[in-house]
Amino acid sequence: MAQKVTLKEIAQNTGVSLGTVHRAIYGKSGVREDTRQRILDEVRRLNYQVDETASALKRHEKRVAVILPKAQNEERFYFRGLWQAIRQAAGEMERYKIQYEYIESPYPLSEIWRELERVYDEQLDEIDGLITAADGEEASVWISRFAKRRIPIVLLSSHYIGDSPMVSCIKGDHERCGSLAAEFMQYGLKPGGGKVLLFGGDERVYSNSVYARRFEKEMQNRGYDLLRINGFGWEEIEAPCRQCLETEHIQGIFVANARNTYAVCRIMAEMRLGEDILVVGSDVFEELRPYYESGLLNATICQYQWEQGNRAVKQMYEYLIRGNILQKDEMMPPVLLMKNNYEYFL
Amino acid sequence: MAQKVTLKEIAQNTGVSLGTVHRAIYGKSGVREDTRQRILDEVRRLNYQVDETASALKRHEKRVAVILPKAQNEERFYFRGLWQAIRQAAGEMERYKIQYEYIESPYPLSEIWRELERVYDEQLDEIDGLITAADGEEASVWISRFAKRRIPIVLLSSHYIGDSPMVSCIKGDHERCGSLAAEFMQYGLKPGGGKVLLFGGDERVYSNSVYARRFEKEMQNRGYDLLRINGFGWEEIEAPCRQCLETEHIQGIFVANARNTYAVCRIMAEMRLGEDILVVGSDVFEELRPYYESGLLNATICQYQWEQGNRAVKQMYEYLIRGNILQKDEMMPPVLLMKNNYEYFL
DNA sequence: TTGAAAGCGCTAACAA
DNA sequence: TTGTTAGCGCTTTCAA
Repeated sequence: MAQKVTLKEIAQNTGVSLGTVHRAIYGKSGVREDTRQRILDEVRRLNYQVDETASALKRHEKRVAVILPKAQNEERFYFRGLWQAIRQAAGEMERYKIQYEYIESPYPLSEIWRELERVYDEQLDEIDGLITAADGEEASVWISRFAKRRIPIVLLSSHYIGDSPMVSCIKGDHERCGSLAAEFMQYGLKPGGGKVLLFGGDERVYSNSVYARRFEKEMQNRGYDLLRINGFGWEEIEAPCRQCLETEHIQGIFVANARNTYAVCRIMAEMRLGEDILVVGSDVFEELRPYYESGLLNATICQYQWEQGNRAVKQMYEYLIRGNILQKDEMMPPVLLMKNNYEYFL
Repeated sequence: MAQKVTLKEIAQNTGVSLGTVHRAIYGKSGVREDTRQRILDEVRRLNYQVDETASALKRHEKRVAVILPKAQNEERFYFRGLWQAIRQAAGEMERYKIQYEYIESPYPLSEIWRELERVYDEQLDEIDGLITAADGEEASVWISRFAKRRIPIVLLSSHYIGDSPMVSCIKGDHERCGSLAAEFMQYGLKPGGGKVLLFGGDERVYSNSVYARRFEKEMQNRGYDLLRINGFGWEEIEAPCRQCLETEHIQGIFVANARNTYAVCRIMAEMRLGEDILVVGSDVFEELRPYYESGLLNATICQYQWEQGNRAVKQMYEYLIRGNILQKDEMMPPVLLMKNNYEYFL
């Protein structure tokens, strides 16, 4: 293997000191433009790569804040997985002198901007990066505020209104998720064999609305008779769900988010239904286990949160340490889980 | 955050030098037993963790050989993905002074032991670790030989006959894969609506036989009428496949390996079949794209090779650098891909 | 069996 | 604007 190129070598070849090479590479001030060019040319010529282990050894620590809703109440299904994934991935970053601070906010996703506001006011100069989620205008405003202060931000499954090079977004492919659900359901349904019930979730939640709309469209194209119940969480959907199941002839159910999936499963279990209704939900979490096992729940569509956490942490690393610009809109692969493989994804 | 515990601190607390602490921690010779104990006690008391970045800086390079069949001919479908995954994951390891050497063998998997033999004879003392695949007795013998020489080995989707603490195996969960295929197919089939055709692959290939057998059993339990064609690759299955499709009433097809999946798709396309036959294959690769797109191929079961490569490289790192014993038999999650998400896994 | 010392390649502080 | 220097925490070698 070719001998490794070091800073020292670049310095010798260009006739300057280590310090100057370092400043040139990292775009720091205090290097004359022509010197910088000469150095960067040599860097390219020899294909010099910073040795990250050596670099980590001496540099100052960077701090990244993770702000997400605490996994509690009905938000626990979705955010528990995300928190786990991020904690796991971020643990590996300590060795590169990146410290993660986990802020489990008491606010739900729709009000997470309050937590952003607090952190902005109280700890802005303690952080070098931010990983969070947002849905809606208020959150977007705060995100942009951080971005203006040159804090790099990685957003998870968010709908960010704005366009800053400091903001990157890792999102589920909601369109594909909706199509995938429809693609799967067609195998288990008979055209004309009963109606299909769609739980669309909260219309104001961007991911929900895109996801549900896409499913709806695909099913209509295939000629199915659709019924739709909106609402977000047990309280809102229990009554209409029961009523619908009692009065209508339903052959299939699709649920577009985690909390409703759990709610619908519970309701159906109480009503002793499920035998001959095809049920497809969203996400995967411990509480769904009994419904998978009993066969009540046939499949769920997931966004692979594990990988989401990984990628967020990786992106942050790339920016903070290697100075790589954040990528826009990375899409996560949608996955369909059934009884025989859901356990692997818990 | 708590201040980091360093070697120096341990050395001071125990009244020995840095070198002695180092020797004690890594179990090297040249430390009296009671000194070692005193040091290790202190290490545990302070929960000292080696700083991997500092450690990588000075130590000698380790070399790992990857021996797998070259992605060519009919083996290209399966091994292309594996090679990519490993190369990608291994690339990250350079920073820890682990050099990977890629040996793309001209031998097929069934004869890969010849390549193992060659490396054993020619480069045994140049390597500190081995990542490879094996199926059958001869390969197992060579693996054991490496293991006896204290070379750590990570096996991919292999069937290793033997039991050495130096050997670890990352495998697909063939049983689950078979069940998953059956679980999915039941949605698209009608009991009594025609026979189900199973391409079992090569009975002598362990993964094939387990996978196919499990599928067979599950389908029989569900009361389907099964037909089975064995054979491995285009040459062996073309004739029986054509004949069967011409003479039998087939409502579903399941193919238990990558190369046969491609072959069956080609045959069906040539025969202009596929509209009303449910086809489930195995693995995912570029060549399947047209069949997914046209709808001929309904789904494939995959073992997530990307993650396999990652884990193999990670295990090797853990052993070589941190001295962690290799884990036995790590299982990969089986995934079912359809038209709407296969592209993410290419 | 143990200690001492020389760096690995880089960053950050300070001096010029 | 540039050079010099002192380490970061560890591994390795050599000397005792």
